Amino acid sequence: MSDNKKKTQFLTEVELEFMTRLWELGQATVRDVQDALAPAKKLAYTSAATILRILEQKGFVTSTKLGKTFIYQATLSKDTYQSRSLKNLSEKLFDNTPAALVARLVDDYDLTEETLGEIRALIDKRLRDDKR
Amino acid sequence: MSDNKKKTQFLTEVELEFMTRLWELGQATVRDVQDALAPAKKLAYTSAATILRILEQKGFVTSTKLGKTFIYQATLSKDTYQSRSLKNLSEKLFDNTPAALVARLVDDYDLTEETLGEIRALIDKRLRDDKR
DNA sequence: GGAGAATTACGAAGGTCTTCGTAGAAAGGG
DNA sequence: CCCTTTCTACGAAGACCTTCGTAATTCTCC
Repeated sequence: MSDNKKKTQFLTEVELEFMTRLWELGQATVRDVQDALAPAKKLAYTSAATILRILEQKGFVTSTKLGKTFIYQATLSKDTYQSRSLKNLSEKLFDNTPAALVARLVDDYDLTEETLGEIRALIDKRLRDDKR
Repeated sequence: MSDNKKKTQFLTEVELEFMTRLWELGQATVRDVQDALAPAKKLAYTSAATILRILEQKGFVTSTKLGKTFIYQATLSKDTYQSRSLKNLSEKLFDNTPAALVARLVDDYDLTEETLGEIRALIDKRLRDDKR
């Protein structure tokens, strides 16, 4: 009688859009989230409510009732989901070799010297910290 | 009368598995690909054939007939797909800020000093090249 | 040339995703 | 108290995904 749900690790397209809004808003009602959707991604109010209900079923958000209205909040943090996604991409597409991932990134993007400098500073900091 | 197909930019789970095999094999028959699948991902022969047919419909591979057998080859390169995926991840989850993506990466992974060094070398090379 | 093996073509079944409408409950102001 | 507005719950429709079986085709080689 165990909970045999194999949890979905990842968000679908629309779910990600909603989580992004929730991450920005912190707490939000269905109405808040619907209003915050980019014009190109507007959905009917009931669609928005459905997505949030599904997100709650899947454990990505929780809700508390205030009056007759639910207030939603993300349980999955953006940082955590960034990590999870990067890890997945690295595994599935870069032979689990983060350096290869960065290589592709710096090759593809027309990164400004400034951005490159930032990245370099990150690496240096990490190298210094590790030394300790 | 234009070709109104809105092409799917991205591979599904199973499609990615198959493309990965094709990228490794170069050219391959249904049988080859099926044999190359990881044990945990084995599929019936006809399932493998179906996936390859779908990949061809979607334009990710081409086939040529040799005798009675199709030989498949990727048209989408792994490099291209890596770029596309990274770009998508950066847009959707890192506010289009590649430096933030790298920051998360170096924070999450227990990168060895060696790996960090490799990455740093990549950045330095790019910085030097850009200077020219 | 016909039996047997391998291959391709197709469709069905079951699952998930996305979107929305309808129905009913809750709230609150006149 | 009841009308209107706002909200939740639910189910349906259509799309796509995944997997496979069956049927038809092709090849081989005795």
